[in-house]
Amino acid sequence: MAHIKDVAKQAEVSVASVSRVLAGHPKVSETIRQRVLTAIQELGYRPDLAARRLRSRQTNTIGLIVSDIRNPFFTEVSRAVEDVAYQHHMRVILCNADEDAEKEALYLDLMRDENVRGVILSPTLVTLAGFHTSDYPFPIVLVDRCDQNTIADAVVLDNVDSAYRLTTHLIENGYRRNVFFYGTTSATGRQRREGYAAAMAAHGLESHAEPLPAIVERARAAARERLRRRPLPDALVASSGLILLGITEALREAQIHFPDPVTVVGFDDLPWTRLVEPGITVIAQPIYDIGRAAIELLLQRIAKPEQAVRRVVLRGQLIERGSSVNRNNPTGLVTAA
Amino acid sequence: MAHIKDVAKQAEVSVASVSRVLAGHPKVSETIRQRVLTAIQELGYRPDLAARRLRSRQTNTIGLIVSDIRNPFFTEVSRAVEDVAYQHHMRVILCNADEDAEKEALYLDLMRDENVRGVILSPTLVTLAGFHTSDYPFPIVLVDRCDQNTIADAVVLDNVDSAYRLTTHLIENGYRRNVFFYGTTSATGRQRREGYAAAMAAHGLESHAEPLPAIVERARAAARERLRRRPLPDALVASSGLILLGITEALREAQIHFPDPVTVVGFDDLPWTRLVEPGITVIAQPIYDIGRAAIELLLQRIAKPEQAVRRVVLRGQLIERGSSVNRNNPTGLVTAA
DNA sequence: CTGTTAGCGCCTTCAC
DNA sequence: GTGAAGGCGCTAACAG
Repeated sequence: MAHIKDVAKQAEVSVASVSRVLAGHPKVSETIRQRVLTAIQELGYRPDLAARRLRSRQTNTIGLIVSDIRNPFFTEVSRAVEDVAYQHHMRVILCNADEDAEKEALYLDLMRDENVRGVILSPTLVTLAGFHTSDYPFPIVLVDRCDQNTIADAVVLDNVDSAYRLTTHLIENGYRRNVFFYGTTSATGRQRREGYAAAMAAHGLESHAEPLPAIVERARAAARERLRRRPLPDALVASSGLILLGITEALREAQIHFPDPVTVVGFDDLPWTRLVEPGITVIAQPIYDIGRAAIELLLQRIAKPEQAVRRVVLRGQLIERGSSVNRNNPTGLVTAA
Repeated sequence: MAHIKDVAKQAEVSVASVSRVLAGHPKVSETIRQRVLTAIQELGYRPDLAARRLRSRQTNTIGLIVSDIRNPFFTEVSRAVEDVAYQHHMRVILCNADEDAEKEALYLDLMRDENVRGVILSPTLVTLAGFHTSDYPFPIVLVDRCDQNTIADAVVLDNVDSAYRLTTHLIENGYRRNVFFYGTTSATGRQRREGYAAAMAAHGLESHAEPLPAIVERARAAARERLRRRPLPDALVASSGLILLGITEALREAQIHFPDPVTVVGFDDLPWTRLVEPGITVIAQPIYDIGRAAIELLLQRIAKPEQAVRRVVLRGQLIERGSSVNRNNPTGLVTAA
């Protein structure tokens, strides 16, 4: 392995000149430039990142802390973050915190040890409470989860409004007894519940919101339980893709072929939601864009640490499928997506 | 930020002693040990990883290069790899190579620059051809994809056998005109095609294997095209979860409610395969175990560079669902999973 | 514009 | 058992 000294010797220049060429420094003569470049070629020299990082006190690394990469939402976010990061010659360290505030803190510490340039974080409610950017030696961008009071760069969906639109759509199509299943660990679940409750109230209907740990098994169990009770609801509403999956599994178990007597709608336009007959009505999130916006925001923040705090809100899109077919007019066809 | 010097001063010992305590060196007196530990506490000292890496010429980082993290198979592999890696205080750098051999080479170079301890790689056929571990300055474990001739640590499914069992199951249940859709970029697709072809031949049936780029859109298009031609096949067989999704979408488009007149089976027990009525028969891969085996193999190799090359082969499990119901005996019920 | 030099923070001989 | 000192490979002053 060749070192910078070897290159300097080979090119018959000083190590400083080599370093300057490497850094793309403007004030180097074309002669030296070429000599150095040739020497680098000949020796197959590659700078030692460890040395560079030690000396410059900077890494080209950012951290991404999500609850679970297996959640399709975060999978897609991660892909977007990595795409943009690598384009900017940044590495990404990915961490799964499992909705556990302690693990989040642990990984945040790890990020500090790694001396990352910044972090993208999808925090639990616990971490979000009393969250202050200034507690960390690096900038943080929140993704997917952020409440009104938190002062931090963030990229989120218009959760309240999307849930309001989804619920209103249900009600207008004749589904009135709607139960909302949402995750307790995130601000997102709460906000969506709020939108749901507002829509129900606006139509003089009573809210039934069931909080649960946002994993498939618990959602399935909760839905199963609810389906045993009478009277049956008209619709089950899921605040996330994972919960939607659990509910749909419970319906299948119970041999209920939605939309009758009970239907299901929810968040996240996952591939299978259009496959399950007659298709599930969902709020589609622009997930890749959410991830991209987050990493771009972080890169901007790194470049300009003093710029004003920004919150990017992206709009969810209602995609109507068979699961919310008009009950008042059963023959009214809905465009299948 | 406190440095090792500060700790030494505070504890009134030399930096060497601090370093020894940090390294858990056995020959340090309990007195000094305690003094150092206290000082570390008081100062909130954390060792500088960049300096440590420069000095020791070692990182605690491994690379994971897959085609696309959004492929649920690799999502799960990644989760397993990260879980085990973090337990061993290793970081993971994740790269998406998009089935592109050039990107694979690029990322492999990047891994070299990062001076990783090892790499887990899911190579394209191009990279696999002429692949030699000795070309890289770090150990590599192949995951999911490896051919018979390649001499390298690897963790794979029993692809040929699994495909053979899946196809035989189809045939025995009365599906004879079976078309196999498989990805062209990986060794895995080929091996599964082989198993399929062997099973067809064993029953005196003609093979129809359609190679395609292993992405949903292309699989959907290929299936759509095949469904336009006559005579219709009895079954479409997918060599991967992504292809299975594409085929299922095409069937839905064509308003074909499998298993009649055309059915679908394939690889990967994704959550939705049991949701789509009447359930899709699949080969379930123990994906998490595959990922775990890969990282464990890599860690062993790092610990013992000279140990014999290992290939771990995991068995796929046939899960019978409605999509392969017995045609000869239509009332014969299949256990729904 | 170019070269010399002093560290970045840590680990690890080497003496004692 | 402990301390002093050199150097990992590189960058950034500072001179020239």
